[in-house]
Amino acid sequence: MSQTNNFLFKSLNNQQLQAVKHVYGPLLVIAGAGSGKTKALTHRIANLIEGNSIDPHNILAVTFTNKAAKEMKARLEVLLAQELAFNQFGQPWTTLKEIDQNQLRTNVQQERLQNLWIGTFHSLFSRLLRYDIEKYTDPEGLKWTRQFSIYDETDSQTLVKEIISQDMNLDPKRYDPKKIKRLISNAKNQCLTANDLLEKADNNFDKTVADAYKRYRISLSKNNSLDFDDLLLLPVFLLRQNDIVRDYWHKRFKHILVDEYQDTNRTQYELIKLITAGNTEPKKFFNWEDRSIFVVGDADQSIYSFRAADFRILIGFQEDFKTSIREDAKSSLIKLEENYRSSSNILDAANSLIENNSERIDKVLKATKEKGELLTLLSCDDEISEAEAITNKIKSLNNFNQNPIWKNFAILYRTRAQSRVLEESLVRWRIPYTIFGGLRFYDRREIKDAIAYLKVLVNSSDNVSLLRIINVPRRGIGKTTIQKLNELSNRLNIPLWEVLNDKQSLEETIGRSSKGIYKFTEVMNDLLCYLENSGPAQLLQLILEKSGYLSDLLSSGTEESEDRRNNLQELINAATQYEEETESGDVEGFLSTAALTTDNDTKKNNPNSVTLMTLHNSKGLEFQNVFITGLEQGLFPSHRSIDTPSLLEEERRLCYVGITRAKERVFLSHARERRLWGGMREATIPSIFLSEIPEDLMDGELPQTGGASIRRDLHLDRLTRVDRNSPNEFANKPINAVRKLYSGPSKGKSWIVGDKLIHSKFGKGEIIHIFGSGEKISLAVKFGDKGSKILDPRLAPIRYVS
DNA sequence: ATGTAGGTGGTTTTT
DNA sequence: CCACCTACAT
Repeated sequence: MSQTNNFLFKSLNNQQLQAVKHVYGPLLVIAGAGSGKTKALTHRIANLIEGNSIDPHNILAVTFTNKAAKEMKARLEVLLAQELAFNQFGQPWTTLKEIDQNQLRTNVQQERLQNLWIGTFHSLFSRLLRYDIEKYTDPEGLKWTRQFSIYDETDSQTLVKEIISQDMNLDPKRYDPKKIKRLISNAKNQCLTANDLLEKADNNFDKTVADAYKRYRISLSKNNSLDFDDLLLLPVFLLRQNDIVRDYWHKRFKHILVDEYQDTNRTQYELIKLITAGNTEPKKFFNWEDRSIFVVGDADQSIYSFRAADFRILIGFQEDFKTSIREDAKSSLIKLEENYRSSSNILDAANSLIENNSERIDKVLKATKEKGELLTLLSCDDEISEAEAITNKIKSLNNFNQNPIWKNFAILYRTRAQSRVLEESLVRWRIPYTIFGGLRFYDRREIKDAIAYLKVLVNSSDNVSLLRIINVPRRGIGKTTIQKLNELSNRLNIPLWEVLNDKQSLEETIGRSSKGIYKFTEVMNDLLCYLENSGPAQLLQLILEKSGYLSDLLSSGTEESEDRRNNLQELINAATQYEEETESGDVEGFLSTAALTTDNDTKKNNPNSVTLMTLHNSKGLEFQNVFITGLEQGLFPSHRSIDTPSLLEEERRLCYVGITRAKERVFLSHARERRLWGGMREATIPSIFLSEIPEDLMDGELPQTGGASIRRDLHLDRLTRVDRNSPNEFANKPINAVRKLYSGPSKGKSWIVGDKLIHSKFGKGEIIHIFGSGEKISLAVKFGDKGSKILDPRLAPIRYVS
C-alpha cells in the first residue's frame, strides 16, 4: 500500500497532491489551462480505488466529450496496471514486456474498471434511462420504453419543423423552426418544462414557443424517442419523482467526479445534486461520511454559454455543497495554477487579456517554463494575404528542420467560413492539413440510413427514422402516398407502422401505390425475425443485403458509391467492436453509442499535418505553434457579442483558450480588409483583444505575401413485442405460422363502426373505422389508454359486446 | 415520383 | 460564395 501511494503521488505538485489525496466531502478544483487536471482526476480515482479500497462500482466520473472520457479511461487503465505490475510481477511497469503490459491492462479493464462508470453526461444518463425509463410517470401521461430512439439535432429539427408547419399551421418564416428548436433546447437545458415556459411568457411569440415545446414533447413520446436534451432532463424528473430510483443511484454513486464543471448547465447541475444528495438537502448538515463530490473546472475557459452552460454554477459550488460541521469552507477549494505547457511570455499575454473580464474566480497562471519568444502580430492587407502570411510562417519555421513537422501547427478561427481561404493557401503551397470537425461519421447519409433501419426494427414507433428509409432504396413511394398514410395515422391515432402493415387500409387509402409499401414491410418483417438472436453487426449486414441498399450502391458503380460502401463496412466494424467490448452487445446499446459518438479522430489519415479548426474545437488541446486568425472587431469578437458585456467576456475567454493552447509560439493575425461571403471588401478594425495584450510581449511583423494568389401487419408488431420481453418458442418462426394461434372466435361476424368489443390483451374497445369490405376487412379499434390498433377480425382474439 | 432551377440566409456547437 | 430548401416542371 505504501508503494502504491508513493507511486501515485510522486510526480505531483503540492496542489495536485492535495486534490489527489482528497477522499470524502466536496471539493472544487480550479484548474487553469495546462495545469495537469486530467492527471489530478485520474490519480485521484486510482487513489480512491487502490489507496482507500473504494469499490469502483461506487464511482461515477462524468465528462463532456467522448474524447475526454476515453482519455481518462486509458490513463486510469495504465495507472492501475502499473500498480498491478508491482503486485503480480514485483517489478515496475516499464521493465515489463509489451505483451505483459497489455495483459495487465486487459486484467485491469475486466476486473477493476468494468463497474466504474466513466463517460459523458449523455452516455451515462442514457444508460440510466435504459434501466429505469419505464418507471417514470409523466404528468402529461406521456410514455417511453427502454427501446427509445435517440434523435440527433437533425432528427429533432425535422420533428419541430413538422409541428410548426403541419400541427400548428404556422408560417415557418415568422416562426423559424430552427429558432424555436433552439429556444426549446434552451428551456430543457435550464430544467424548464413547457408549463414553466408558458408561465414566463408575456407575449404571443413566447406562448407559441411554449405550445410548440408541449407538442414537440408529445410528438417525441409518440415516436418513443428522446432528443439529446431529454437524456439529461428526463432523468432529473425521474429522480425527483421516484424515491426508490433516486435512492438506488444515490447509494450506488458515493464518489462523483465532474470534469469541466464550468460547462455544466442547470439540468446537469440538478442531476449531480440529486445523485449526490439523494433524499436529503445538501446544504444543511449533510453527511459526507462515506461520499464525495469532486469537480474540476476553470471559469476562464467557459465558452459554451450559448448552449446554456453556466459557469456561475462552478462559482456557486462551495455554497451549494457545503462541507460538514467538521470542516471549514476553505478546505473545499484547491487551485491548480502551475502551468506546464506554455512559455511565460505566452502565459503573461493570456493572463493580461483575461484580467479584462469582471466575472472571474481569481486565478493567475504561473509559468514553469522559460520566457520563450514574443508573440507575433501579423497585420495583413486582406484575408488572402493573411492566409499567405500564415503559410509562409509555417514554411519558414519548418526550413530549420530537415523533415517538415507539420503537426506542430494549428490554425484557429472564430467561424468555419474562414477556413476556405486558409485551405486554398495551404493547397497552393502543398502543405498537408487536416480540417477538424467537418462532417461527422454518424452524420453521413449512408450511415444514417443504415442506423435508421436498425432504429425502426428496435423501435417501430420511430417515424422519423421510418420515413427516412421507407423509400431508400427507391421503392416508388412518394410524398403524396406518405402524406395520405400519415394523415390516416394521425386521424385514427394509430401508429404509422401498423397502418403500413394492414393491406385493407392501404388499399382504401392509396390503392395501387401500395405496392412499394408491401415491398418495404416485407423486408422489415423479414428482418424482424432476426432481431432476437442477432447482434448489431449481423443485423446491419442483413439490413444492407435484404433491403437492396448494397446492391443499389453496387449498381451505380461511382467513386462516391464506393466510398459509401467503405463507410458502411466501417459501421459494421464499429458494431463488431461494440459487441466485443460490451457484455450484452445489445442493439439498443449500440444505437445509443452511435447516436452519442462523434468520432473526431479524423487525424488518423495524416498524422503529420497542420490542424485547422475553430477556437471552440481547440479547447483541451495543445500545439507547439498556434495561429489565431481574424482578430477583427465583428469577427472576433463576433458582431453578435460586441455590445453585450457578458457575451464579449465569453469571446475574450475564447481568445484566452486559443492563446493557452500554445507551447512555444503564438501568432495573432488580422486583415485590414476582408470580404465575407464574396461580397464587398470591407475595411476592418483590429480586435479589442489585440490592445489588451501588453505591447512589450508582442512583436509586430509585416507579413510576407507569397507570389501566387490570384486568387409493418399488426400481428407482427404485437409478436415482436412479446418476443423481445420474454423468450418464447415463436421467436424465429415465420409470421404466418404464428398468425393461426391468434385466430379468435369472431369469425363471420359483420362489424360496423361504433361496435364495442373485448380483446384478450387490450381489453374493451370501440370500432372507429372499418377498412375494406366483405372478407377483406380490417377494424380500427380504440382501446382506452392502450391507444388505437388495426385488427383483422378473423384473426384477432376479440369478442363482440352488445 | 423525381429532377433541377431559383430563392434565401449565413457564429460558435463537447452531446 | 455556397449549402439548403421550396417550387415547379417533367
